Amino acid sequence: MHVMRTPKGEMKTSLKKGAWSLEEDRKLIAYINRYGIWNWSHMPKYAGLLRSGKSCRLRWMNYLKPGLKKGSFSKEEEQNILHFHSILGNRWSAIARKLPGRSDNEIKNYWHTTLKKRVTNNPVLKGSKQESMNISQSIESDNDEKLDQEDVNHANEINFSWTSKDDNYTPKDNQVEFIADIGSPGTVEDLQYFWKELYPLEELEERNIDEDMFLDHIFQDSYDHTITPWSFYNDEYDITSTSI
DNA sequence: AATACGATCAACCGCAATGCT
DNA sequence: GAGCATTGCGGTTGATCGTAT
Repeated sequence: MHVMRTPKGEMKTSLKKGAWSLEEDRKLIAYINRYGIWNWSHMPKYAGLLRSGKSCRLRWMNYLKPGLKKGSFSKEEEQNILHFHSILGNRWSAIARKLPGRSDNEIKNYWHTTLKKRVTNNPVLKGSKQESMNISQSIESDNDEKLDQEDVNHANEINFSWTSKDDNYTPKDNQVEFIADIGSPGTVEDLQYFWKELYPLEELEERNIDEDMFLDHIFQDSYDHTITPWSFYNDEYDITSTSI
């Protein structure tokens, strides 16, 4: 479990690490769907996740974000990665911006597992890479400016382009629709509604109480501002006591 | 059938950049 | 400008799975 004792015997939560469960994905998607991305560091507790903001961000960016492609890279994508890598080097995020629907992590993995060997074993590709590296310096600053603008466009796209009908959307259990980036933690009333919608009372009662989130409630007093579905049903949560 | 090995990929970690007070 | 919080990035790790022995 993610409950520990300090040397003084006080109860303390530790953040969860490792693979994300379907339940956690569902919470993250539902929360961002409703409130948008307003602050990665603070958002996990409002979303009922025992994760670091970093972990949430990574999960969202690399796996849950609307519009992400999954599955094998096409020939064209491969060519693009090789091409842009020859110009940009290991600047994975910059390369990712050139390949819509692919995350930097995915491209980086694909490079290390597949493409790197191909380039190393192919003198022609190797040579063209060297040549490209030489000219890359001169165009780099220009590229950066363009990429910055693309960042803005990309962000705008994400917020408004996706619906649950997207073929590439992976998690099957999340029948939520991405509306827009609202960008706020929500009011107490909002959050109460959010939780009650996400976990209808009947469903909540049927659930196994052992689940991480719900167990936390047992130690509620030991935690600082831990939020659970229960706290909303019992009107325990006071948002004014939490600093953002 | 058991296990050793390599490939894959999700996730972590540390650090740098940026923003805010 | 200092100090702190937050975000973003790239290198790396480790769990898992398929294949070979």
